[in-house]
Amino acid sequence: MESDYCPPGGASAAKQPGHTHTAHGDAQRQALTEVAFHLIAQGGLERFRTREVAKRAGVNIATLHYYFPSKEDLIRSVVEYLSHEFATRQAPFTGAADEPLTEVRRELADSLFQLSEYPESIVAFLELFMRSLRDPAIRESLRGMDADWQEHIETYMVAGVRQGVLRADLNAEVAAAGLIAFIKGCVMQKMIDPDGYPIERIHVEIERWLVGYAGPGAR
Amino acid sequence: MESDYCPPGGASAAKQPGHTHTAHGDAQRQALTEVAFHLIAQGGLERFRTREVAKRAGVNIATLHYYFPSKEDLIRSVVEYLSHEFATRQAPFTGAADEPLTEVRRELADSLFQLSEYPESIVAFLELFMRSLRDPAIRESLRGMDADWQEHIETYMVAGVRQGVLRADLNAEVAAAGLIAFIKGCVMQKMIDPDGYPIERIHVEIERWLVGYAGPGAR
Amino acid sequence: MESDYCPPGGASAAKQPGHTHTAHGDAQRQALTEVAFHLIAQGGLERFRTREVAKRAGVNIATLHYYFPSKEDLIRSVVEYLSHEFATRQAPFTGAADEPLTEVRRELADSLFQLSEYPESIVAFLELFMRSLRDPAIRESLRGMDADWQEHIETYMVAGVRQGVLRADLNAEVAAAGLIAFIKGCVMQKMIDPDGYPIERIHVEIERWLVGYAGPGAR
Amino acid sequence: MESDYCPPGGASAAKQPGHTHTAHGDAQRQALTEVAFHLIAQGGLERFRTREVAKRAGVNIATLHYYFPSKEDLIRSVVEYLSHEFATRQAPFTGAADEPLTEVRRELADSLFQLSEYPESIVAFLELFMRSLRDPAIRESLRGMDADWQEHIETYMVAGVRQGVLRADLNAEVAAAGLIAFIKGCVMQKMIDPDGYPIERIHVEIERWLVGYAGPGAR
DNA sequence: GATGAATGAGCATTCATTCAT
DNA sequence: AATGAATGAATGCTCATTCAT
Repeated sequence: MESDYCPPGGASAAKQPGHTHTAHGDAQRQALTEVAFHLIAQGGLERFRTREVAKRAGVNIATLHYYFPSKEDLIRSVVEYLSHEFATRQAPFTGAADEPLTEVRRELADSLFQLSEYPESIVAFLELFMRSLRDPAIRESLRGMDADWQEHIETYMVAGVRQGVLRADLNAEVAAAGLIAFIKGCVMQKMIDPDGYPIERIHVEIERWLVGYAGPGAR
Repeated sequence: MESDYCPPGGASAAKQPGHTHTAHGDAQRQALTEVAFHLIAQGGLERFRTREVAKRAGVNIATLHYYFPSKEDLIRSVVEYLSHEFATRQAPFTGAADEPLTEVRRELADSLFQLSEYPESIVAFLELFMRSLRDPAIRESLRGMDADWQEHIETYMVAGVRQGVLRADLNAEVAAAGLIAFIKGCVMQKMIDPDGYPIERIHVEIERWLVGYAGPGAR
Repeated sequence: MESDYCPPGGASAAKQPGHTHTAHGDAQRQALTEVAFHLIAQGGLERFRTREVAKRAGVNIATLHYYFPSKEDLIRSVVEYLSHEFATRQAPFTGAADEPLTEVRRELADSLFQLSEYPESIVAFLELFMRSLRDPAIRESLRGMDADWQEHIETYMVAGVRQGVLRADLNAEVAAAGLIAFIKGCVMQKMIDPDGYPIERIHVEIERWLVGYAGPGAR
Repeated sequence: MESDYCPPGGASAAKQPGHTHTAHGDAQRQALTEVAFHLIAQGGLERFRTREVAKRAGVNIATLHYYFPSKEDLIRSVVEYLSHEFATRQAPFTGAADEPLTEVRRELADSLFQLSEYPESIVAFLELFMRSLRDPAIRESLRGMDADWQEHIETYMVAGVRQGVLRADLNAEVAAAGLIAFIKGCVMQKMIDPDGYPIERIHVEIERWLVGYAGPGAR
């Protein structure tokens, strides 16, 4: 069910200095992180309790604190986990690969995919976003996630403009930043109003924005 | 400094049945609500404490509970307060009233105005948005706020299309929903990255989307 | 059984700013302080637990923290309490009032009296003495207690020298400081070895020191 | 820096039955004991943590418990260590060896020496003294230390009386017990008030007490 | 000998809420 | 209308100790 992501020995910030890490230890950390992720998604950071994490992971509260000395450390681990999940997960490809606008459509489809298949990740992300407003460390992590996303979008936008698929005067940086904002905004609106929000029709509008559209009969 | 908004005697959900409402009581409720609003904006719902509200309002904690029997009641009152603030507040008008696109530009300018002048309202709104994911009552309130906003946008979009200022094939409902999402997304991105996020350039893109734009040389 | 000491309304450091003090509140504070005093004397600061204080005082742990926001506050209150006890308590007078050396003898008798009748006060004092080595606030309180004691001794030493009861060349300040050290040292030695330590015979030596003594047959 | 004291294989209470003692094991025990000593002196028994001892000694907490099965065992080892330190350490001799009163003066000078050069030993001793009030095993150790000290003093006091250097009617046992109390009391007073306490002038008084002194013009 | 992992019991402190006055 | 007092139920975190490897 859960991701089999296990941070490599040397890079994870979750590692405690002085600890020699064993496979078992990494597995425990991972299990605790995933339980924490679910609890944050379900009840928000407001109701997030280390005791509940320990309980659901089947370990003593002291064991949790053995791996994550403080609640903050555990939350940071969830940020890392989420960051990896978002970077890794991708909607199964459905469109034609050579079709113009493929990448943009994949992007939009991906947001719908995440929303329907991994709503917990979205909610947890938003919880951490709120916390990032007061916690510089988390803010940096989230900015890093956005920067990666932005870069990825820019790359295919530049290509799209060059191929004539996207509007010729499109500035890749601005457009990518706008697309991210648009997607995030849509996702949020869909969350409070899952039934009424016309997200697919808005996605069509996003394409029009990027392709350039002068209305029916134009040109 | 604070809004002089005072909910009318018969409509406020903060009112407790059986209480005889006096001017003094309403003032107390209002003062407590405003203090609560600031505390939610500053520390988030996670660190929001009724004792701190009472302390800053200069009343006993028991007095707070006299007016707001539970913490939830107080939070609901903040939702109402915010709802009124957003409905009332408007950026001072700077553009020409008869200029095409005036309304859309006012909308975008207004989001920047709120962001710079009333960041607390934005943060508090986002806090309550997160809570709305788990609290149906708050969800309804926020949906109501969005519905009002949506309706307002739709109105001037219909007019804009009729006047030929906006793209002829624009569906007002979808475009309004998209505009709200776009604005909310931009505001959030600006919040985590106040220095780097090119919000003004993105606003230009929003106009292009709504007006219809085929790139330089088109038409 | 317990002292009926109740700190006057305006002077006690145990008072919390913002609290209007009632007779009931003062009584609670006093009761908690006395329970704390006994527990410190019995188990030392090392085993001193606020929960145990609350339990023995018959109140909820939260009630204890209502009166003493932190453990430190409670300990400080015990310091004050002890300070008052030592200043107030006095051995019942047994010697002749007009006899020379009366005051010194009363002093020594008093130390024996405290040791036998109020051993808890002595132990608690020593516990706080140890803490004073790391806590400047407590250090100041204990210094104040010593200063009062020193002043009291100096007064009657000056008189004793003037009356020819004490050695003519006795410096009251130095002698008083020495007497305090001597008494404290004796008390401590008596505590670890209650049966073997010849405290009364040593008290005789203290008198000889202060009176001046050249050995049998001298002068 | 540290003492090279290493308790002989058969006598140490720190030794656990069933352990084969090796040079390495003794070194480990010694290192842990010294770290423990410093920590007790610095933070008191109240803040004394076995984990901190292990950490500073560079070993795992389980390793510490291999050598000292319980915290009490480690503390007892510190008592032994201190006992050895006090018995061994001596102020460098400065006075004339044949001068009368040499020994008493050496005693007093030694207390000042320990106070200025080894304040940690004094503080740790006092911490253990407090514990001895509740721990019979430690009480016995400390009594043993006092008994050795007492015996040493008695020896030279008897000689001093015989030589006419000390007061003829001085009872060596009582005087030695008094001297120890006086020295301990002075040291404690000097500790809470290092600047103000006139310890050297009091030492002069101690000599007068022991020598016998009827004031200027006497004899 | 040594250590990573694990834990039971506890600890000071917090917090929304209640109630007599 | 207002408040001082009180509390049950946590809450994050600690610590000496144990044990399999």
